[in-house]
Amino acid sequence: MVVSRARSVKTASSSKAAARAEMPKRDAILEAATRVFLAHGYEGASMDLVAKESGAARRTVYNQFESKEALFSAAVERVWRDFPVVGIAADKEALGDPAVGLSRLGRAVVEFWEPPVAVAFLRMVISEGMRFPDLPRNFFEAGKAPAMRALIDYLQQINENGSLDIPDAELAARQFLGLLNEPLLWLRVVGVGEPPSSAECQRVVEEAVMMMMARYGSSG
Amino acid sequence: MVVSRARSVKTASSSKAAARAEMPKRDAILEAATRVFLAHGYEGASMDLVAKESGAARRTVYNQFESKEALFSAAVERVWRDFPVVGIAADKEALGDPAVGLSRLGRAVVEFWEPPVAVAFLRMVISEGMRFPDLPRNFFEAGKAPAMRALIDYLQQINENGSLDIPDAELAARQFLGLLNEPLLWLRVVGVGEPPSSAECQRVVEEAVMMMMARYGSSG
DNA sequence: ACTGCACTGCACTGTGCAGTGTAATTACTC
DNA sequence: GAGTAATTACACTGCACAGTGCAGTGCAGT
Repeated sequence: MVVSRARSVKTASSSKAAARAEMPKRDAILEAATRVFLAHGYEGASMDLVAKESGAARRTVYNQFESKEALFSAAVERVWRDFPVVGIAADKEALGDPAVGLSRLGRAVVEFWEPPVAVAFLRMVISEGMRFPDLPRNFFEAGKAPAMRALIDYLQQINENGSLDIPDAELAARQFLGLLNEPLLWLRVVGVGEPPSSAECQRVVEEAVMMMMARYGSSG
Repeated sequence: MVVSRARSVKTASSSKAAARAEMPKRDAILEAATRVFLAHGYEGASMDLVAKESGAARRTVYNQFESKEALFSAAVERVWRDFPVVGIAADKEALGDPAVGLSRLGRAVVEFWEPPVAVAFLRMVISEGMRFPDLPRNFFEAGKAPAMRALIDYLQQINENGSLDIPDAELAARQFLGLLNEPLLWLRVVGVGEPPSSAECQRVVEEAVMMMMARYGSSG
């Protein structure tokens, strides 16, 4: 997992290089590698193709990254870094009306998975999970757990202020995610059906919220 | 997709061979191939390993299956053939009490995905979906669609006899599946967390049914 | 004994790919 | 313009693996 940063040695020691920590070749290689790995998987991707796609010589790829595995790790790390964080502040309005808060959280989750690159990345996490156990672990710790945490926290607050009656916030959170992900995410991951329209997304979120309200609403 | 069946020629023309359509080597190869492909994926699996695992000579593998791709197709076909079909007859009791019918359907779905080989197979459908578009298509047509159809049919019957008020049976079916699959299936597919206990499964099914009853129950 | 057939073991071809060594070329800095 | 470091093109090694050809073996049925 140690990544060689050939140029950083120079940029660190050079006088004016501090201003330009660009490393354009390195970035181009990483960008191309991300594309190629997401499209073909680890085995299916060849260093030759990465070089061609990045416009760099094959040797340069190896000068920047000591192995295919290191390149893969670096590319994955970059994707993680660029991933948005699902985090929603629960303001007064959201705490007052669970339907508002849940809609907001639901839309955030849906928007998180909306970009095709997110789905492709999840597919790669599943595909390469055996070869790189870090992938599922990081996916869980950096991707899933925070979103779950935010959702559970919100549901507990809602429960404590009496807006809803939620005995098991963790279960409720998973249920809510299930209502959203089954139609909007997993079908795309498996690769059947067309990507959902925004109207469809909205509908699914609304219906999921209605489901939560019906099940946990104390007004029933 | 044409599979060579070297021995079937003989068994068809031979006199007493009709009694023994065993083809033990072929079956052993298919069994081993299934195991190897599920464990390593298409690229990661080598014909050498399949031969070794099956106890057959490498040449025999090629005598039975004309290529790696043909072997893969045959192995996948065999898995499809052995898959149980999620189909539940809606009897009087189930039609009279939606909670009973939904519990039954839910348990059937959960049991369908319970065996690790089912999860491994779904993982392979996702992994190799690009290389073999038949996989997701067949998964959808032979695996998902029938289950959805059975669920939708049941929900429509329940709706028509007034037990529940379900305006959109397809949406409701996907919601129900989402409530079940998110905690019980997808976590295992991604490869995080331990397989759920049977108590957990039961709990998830019960809670999913409660959710459906709360949302679509006309008694509310 | 003879024949047909599946099976085996082995050597072999061809290919694609990871990774390396090197000399020439380019780009940047002073 | 000189010096330095990155970059490039190219040749090369080593390896794993798909697929083939072939000589030989064991085992029916005749």
